[in-house]
Amino acid sequence: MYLILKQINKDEWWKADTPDEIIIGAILTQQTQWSNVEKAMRNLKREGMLSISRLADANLQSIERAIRPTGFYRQKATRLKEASERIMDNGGVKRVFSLPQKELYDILISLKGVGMETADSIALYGADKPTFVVDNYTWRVISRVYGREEPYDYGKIKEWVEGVTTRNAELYKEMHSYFVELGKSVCVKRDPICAQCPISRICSYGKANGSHSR
DNA sequence: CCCCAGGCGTCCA
DNA sequence: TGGACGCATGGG
Repeated sequence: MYLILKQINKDEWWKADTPDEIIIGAILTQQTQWSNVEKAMRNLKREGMLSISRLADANLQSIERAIRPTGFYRQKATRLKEASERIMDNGGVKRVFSLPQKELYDILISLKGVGMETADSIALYGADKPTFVVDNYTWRVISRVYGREEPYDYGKIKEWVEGVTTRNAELYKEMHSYFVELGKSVCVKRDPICAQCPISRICSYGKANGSHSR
C-alpha cells in the first residue's frame, strides 16, 4: 500500500493548465479511464475547443468527433456544450468559481450531466473548495475496510468523512487521490486472489473467507 | 471472448 | 426512493 501511495503527488495527480480543463476533464472522465480523457483533451486542444467559452460556441458534431475516445460521446458532447453555455451565462468560469461553496455547488449540480461526484470534483480541484469527493473507488475501499454491505450512498460516505476530518481542500485532494489509486488495485468482486491487493490485511472480504490467513 | 472504466439521467415498482 | 438500464469507446 505504501509503495502505491508514496508515488502520488497531489499537485500532479489531477494536473490541468487551466480551471476550464478541470470542468471538461471532470465530465469526460465519467465512467471512463483517464488515458482516454487525455486523448480527447488533446483533440479538443488541437481543434481550439479546450475552454468553456469555445465549447459554448462550438459545433456539436466537432465536439463529438473530438471526444469520441471517452465513450458516451454523444451524451457528453451535448452536456459539455450546454454546461459551457450555462457557465458563460453565469459570468464565466472565473466568476462562478469565486462564488461561495454552496452557491457554486448549486449551479454545478443543476447542470445536466453533472451529478454529485462531478460537482464536488469541480468544486475541489477547480475552485479549491474544501469538499470531499466520493467515487466508486472510495466506496470500494471503505466498504471492504469497514465491512459495509449496504448499497453505495454518496451522501452518507461524504458526511462521514467530512465529520471526522478537518475541512481542508488540500487534504481532500490528497485523500481522494489516495482512494482512487488504492481502489484501482482492489478487486472488483469478491475475488479470493488477494495476494497483491494493497488492502488485503484490512479487507473484510478476505477475512470472511479466510484467504488472508497467511 | 470476457469484464471493467475517476457517472449520470430516466424509468418503474 | 432505490435499483435496473442505456449510454459507447478503449484497454487488459
